[in-house]
Amino acid sequence: MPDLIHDGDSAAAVSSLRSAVMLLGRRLKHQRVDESLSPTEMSVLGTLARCGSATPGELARKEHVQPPSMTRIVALLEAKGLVRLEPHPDDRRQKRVSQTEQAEAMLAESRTKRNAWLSHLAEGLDEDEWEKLRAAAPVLEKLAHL
Amino acid sequence: MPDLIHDGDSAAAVSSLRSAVMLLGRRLKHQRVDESLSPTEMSVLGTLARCGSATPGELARKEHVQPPSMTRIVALLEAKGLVRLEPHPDDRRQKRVSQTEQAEAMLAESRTKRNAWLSHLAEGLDEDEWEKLRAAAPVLEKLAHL
DNA sequence: CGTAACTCATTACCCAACCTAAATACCACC
DNA sequence: GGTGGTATTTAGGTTGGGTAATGAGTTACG
Repeated sequence: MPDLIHDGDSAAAVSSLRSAVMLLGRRLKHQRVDESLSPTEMSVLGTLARCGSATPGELARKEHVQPPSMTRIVALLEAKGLVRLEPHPDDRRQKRVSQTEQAEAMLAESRTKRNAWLSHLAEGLDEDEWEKLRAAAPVLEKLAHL
Repeated sequence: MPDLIHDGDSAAAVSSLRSAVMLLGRRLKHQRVDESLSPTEMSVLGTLARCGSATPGELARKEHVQPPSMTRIVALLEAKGLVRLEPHPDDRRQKRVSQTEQAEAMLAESRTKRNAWLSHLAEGLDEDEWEKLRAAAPVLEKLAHL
């Protein structure tokens, strides 16, 4: 762990990251790609799309949410027909959560909407700034999952 | 607005940014630098430290929060002795909000705590990744303020 | 075996941090 | 001097999480 990391620049960057993330998070809550679907619900669908299927507990750990919250989220997604719940083959305590074809379609649609939002944001940033964001995105994701 | 911006990489980056920001935001809510001070309150103090003083309305606009929310936040900060409220010299509808010496001290203390948090996170990222974060931090901040 | 300890999911309840709508006080302009 | 617009506040509601306690199922151990 080099001391380079603890210089003033990094301290300022962390401070800046902190406030920017909180602020952006607040705004993203409102500018949703899909109305009637909270950011966490969206995120769960994304995770399921990547992982195929998972148990509620696994999802809770991946989204850094407590199990009861994930229970509620999964129930909402099921009510919207975006997710299917099946008994776990080996362990009758657990359940298998997997996405439906409808969720697949919704994700595709959300991708186009996201492009529209992207175009809107593009007005405010130049190509160099976008490049920095693209480079940082995977790092932020890694950071978010610790 | 070049078409470069609308390629698949950027769409993926936006998607990745979205979930990472929401996730990080959720976690930052819990890992606060100072207990008993919400992220937004912290952010308001930071803004005041930069700007000197402002009216509640100005603060609401800068933090992208509705005026009633800022009223409450300012009231809480005042109750904690971190902020001072004075009548506006020119307009008796408005108020001037400025930070107290106590807030100054608290911000200094929070900076050291932030460094501790930073050291903890540093374990998970290499220098190259930090460099990307440092580069992206100001862009994220710009993005957050639209 | 059988029972004790643990784990997964859930239920019930709570709380923080926002929001909108409406009220109040004030300014500014014709 | 009334009228429309703006700054803040009050009142009340919603949302997206959290904690504590319960029930059902599994595992380990005497």
